[in-house]
Amino acid sequence: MKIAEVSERYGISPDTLRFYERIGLIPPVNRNGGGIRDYSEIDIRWIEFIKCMRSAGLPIEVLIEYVRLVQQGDQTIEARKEILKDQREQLAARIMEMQKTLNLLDYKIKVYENAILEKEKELLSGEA
Amino acid sequence: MKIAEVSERYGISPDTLRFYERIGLIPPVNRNGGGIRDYSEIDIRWIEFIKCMRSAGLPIEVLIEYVRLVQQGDQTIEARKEILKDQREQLAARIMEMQKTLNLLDYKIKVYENAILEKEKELLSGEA
DNA sequence: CCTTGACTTGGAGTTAACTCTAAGTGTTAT
DNA sequence: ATAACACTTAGAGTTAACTCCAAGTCAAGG
Repeated sequence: MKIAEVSERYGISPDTLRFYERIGLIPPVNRNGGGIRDYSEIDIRWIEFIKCMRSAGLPIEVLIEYVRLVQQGDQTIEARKEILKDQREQLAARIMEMQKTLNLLDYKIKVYENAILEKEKELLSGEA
Repeated sequence: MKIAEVSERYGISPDTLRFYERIGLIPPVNRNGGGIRDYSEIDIRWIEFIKCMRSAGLPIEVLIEYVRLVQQGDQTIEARKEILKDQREQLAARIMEMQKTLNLLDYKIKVYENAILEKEKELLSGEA
């Protein structure tokens, strides 16, 4: 699969895909004769994984380290697990933060809705 | 309350507090004789609100607009409510994204734990 | 053969949100 | 009263994560 198709399918610009590869956020992609990237199934799965992790805000630095470890083979399994566990905890904390903010937003929206209703009532009684 | 105390209490650097005020993310803070900021109860509540919103990733631009509207008084209530509703929806979507990533992380961690157990079993049978 | 258009690289530019610096003023403790 | 320190401003610098650009290669259609 060529870069344009991958870009289209996952909503990641070709520039960003090349950037990800350049910095080691995804492993090197094979090229055809003319040096043009030909993404394999495995490459695609890497992109899906990275897209998911990035969408949740995991830092690129950490993911680069993870990818590096995967490429080193089985003796890095323990280290990889630790990275994921660490990131999992941080992510869970962020989600809780955001849930708190969501609740506050919901509360404030309700307050505004009541305020608007009040104003409409006043308007009506003023008209009477 | 002086800037150092506010900074300490909310874990926001004095630089950032001044920056927030400069760009209109919090309303102007009163000064004492020598031009030094003296944060009121209301200022403090703004800071708590902004801290909460920022911790969930709401963009500064949007919050500046919200603060601007609040300062214009009651005729902006409808517009303010719309901003909050809009941000609420975006936040809910981000939380769902992140929850999906959290699930994937949990799954992957479990896979790693099994892989490690397998390796230990092999080691044991190799020793026997 | 020549143009069009997708691709390549290395490197510069952009954006959001701080974070720091310089130069100066005001306050406080000895 | 003078040294040390907190504060002021305007503006420059930093960081993460892209995003764009220039210059060049290559395959395919007219």
